[in-house]
Amino acid sequence: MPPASTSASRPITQAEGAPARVGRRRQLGKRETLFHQGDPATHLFRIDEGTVALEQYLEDGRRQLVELLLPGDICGLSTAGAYSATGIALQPTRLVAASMAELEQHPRLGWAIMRQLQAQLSTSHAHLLAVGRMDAAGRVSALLSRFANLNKPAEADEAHDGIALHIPLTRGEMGDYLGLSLETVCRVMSELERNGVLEIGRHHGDVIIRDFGKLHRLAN
Amino acid sequence: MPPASTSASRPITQAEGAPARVGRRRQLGKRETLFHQGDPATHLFRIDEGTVALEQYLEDGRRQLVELLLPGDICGLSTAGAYSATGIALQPTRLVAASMAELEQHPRLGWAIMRQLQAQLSTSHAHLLAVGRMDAAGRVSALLSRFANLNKPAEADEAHDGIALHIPLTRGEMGDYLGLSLETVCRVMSELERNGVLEIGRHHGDVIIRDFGKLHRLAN
DNA sequence: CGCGTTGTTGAATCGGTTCAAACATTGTGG
DNA sequence: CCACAATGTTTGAACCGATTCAACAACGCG
Repeated sequence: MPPASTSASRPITQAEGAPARVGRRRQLGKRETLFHQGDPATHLFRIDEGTVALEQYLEDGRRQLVELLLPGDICGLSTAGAYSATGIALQPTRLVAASMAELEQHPRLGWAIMRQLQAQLSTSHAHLLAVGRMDAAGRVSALLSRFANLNKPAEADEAHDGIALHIPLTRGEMGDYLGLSLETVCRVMSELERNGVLEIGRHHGDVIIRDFGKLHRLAN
Repeated sequence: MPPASTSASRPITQAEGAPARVGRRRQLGKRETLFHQGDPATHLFRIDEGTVALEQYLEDGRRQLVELLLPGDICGLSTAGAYSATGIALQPTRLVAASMAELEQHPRLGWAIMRQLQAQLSTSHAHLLAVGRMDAAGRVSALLSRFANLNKPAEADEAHDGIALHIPLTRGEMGDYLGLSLETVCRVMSELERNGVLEIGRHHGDVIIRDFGKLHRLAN
């Protein structure tokens, strides 16, 4: 009994030629939990707007942000019956939720979702390279670079105004994503500001990238 | 924790009900390259036996083993047109290769491959947790634990004989997988031997796990 | 059997963590 | 709407785990 949503909502994936309208729209507020690690895994989600973090914990409370999901990314599927991480919206987020049973009625969707997962696995590899082999400045720069690429304005504007970002992670969350302490993230951000790479706004999360070239170089 | 993937089947994936025989079998020798980072991505591969490492490099030559592929695991698909990492067989390896065009003729396969990718993404998450938040002993233990789980004998035998492993990675490769220097891997292995957790055989790669409980505890 | 590769161990150094003490921003209830 | 509490940020100083550099030992392939 899936109530066909007749709105302009995009299906769980934009499979060309088969405009299947699958899934139910949902909205999450800031820091709202989508699912908890260990909960029975029932749905697959696709982010339409916003950011979701997947977190895992060690017994002693240490945390790792295991994936940062941006619009277009999917999550929720689990091989075992339970979610292997906790999903939390880092900012107000729109997404689509669909059950596997529902999805499997659209056979061509499998390939599209597979390709998306492949892309996310690639992103995960790049992130592992950063965490495993780059120093603190490199890791922070890699994260900022990723957000900067989302908001990149025309080249002309970039030169004058820089790239204005809103990073929806606290320093602690950045650290837990990058395998660093929050203090180290702070120090690196301050250092980048001193070097003219960026400017830290007064409001939490606001950053202006002043020298994207240098940032990008640090991230490699 | 994703399930130990153990499939000895012929087709690229064990799609139930559709015994499609897709793909061409291949054999690789020790340290043979399957594909290079940057090569045009034409095929998807599934490991049947052996081990393949996916490697990425930084300009200055630093290396990260970004994924360790065991039997049942797949690789090779790329969102962009090129492989994003280099695939190298760490030991003699059997696998199946199939082109995407070939695969897409079997619609139900999409879902099976998607599920497998999801399992590998979960493994990747667990590994990121290790590299991001565990100390050297924890990371090495996590890696050994993973191999130990593949070769686990009956409980009775384990108690007497321990678990005999062959780790197909050099110390340097272990380090590049775990984000450690090869010297640190050495020191941790020696320390684990001194503590009675394992025994290092005289032949390269041979290890006997003597106290799996302690090893497992270190890996958490 | 011999030489290149891989593994082991020590000592000095360094990047990042931890602990601690302010300060700023945000969110809430009166 | 203001005041205050809670949360997030910044910086300093001491410490520590891992890296680096170096020397040597053990494998293992031809």
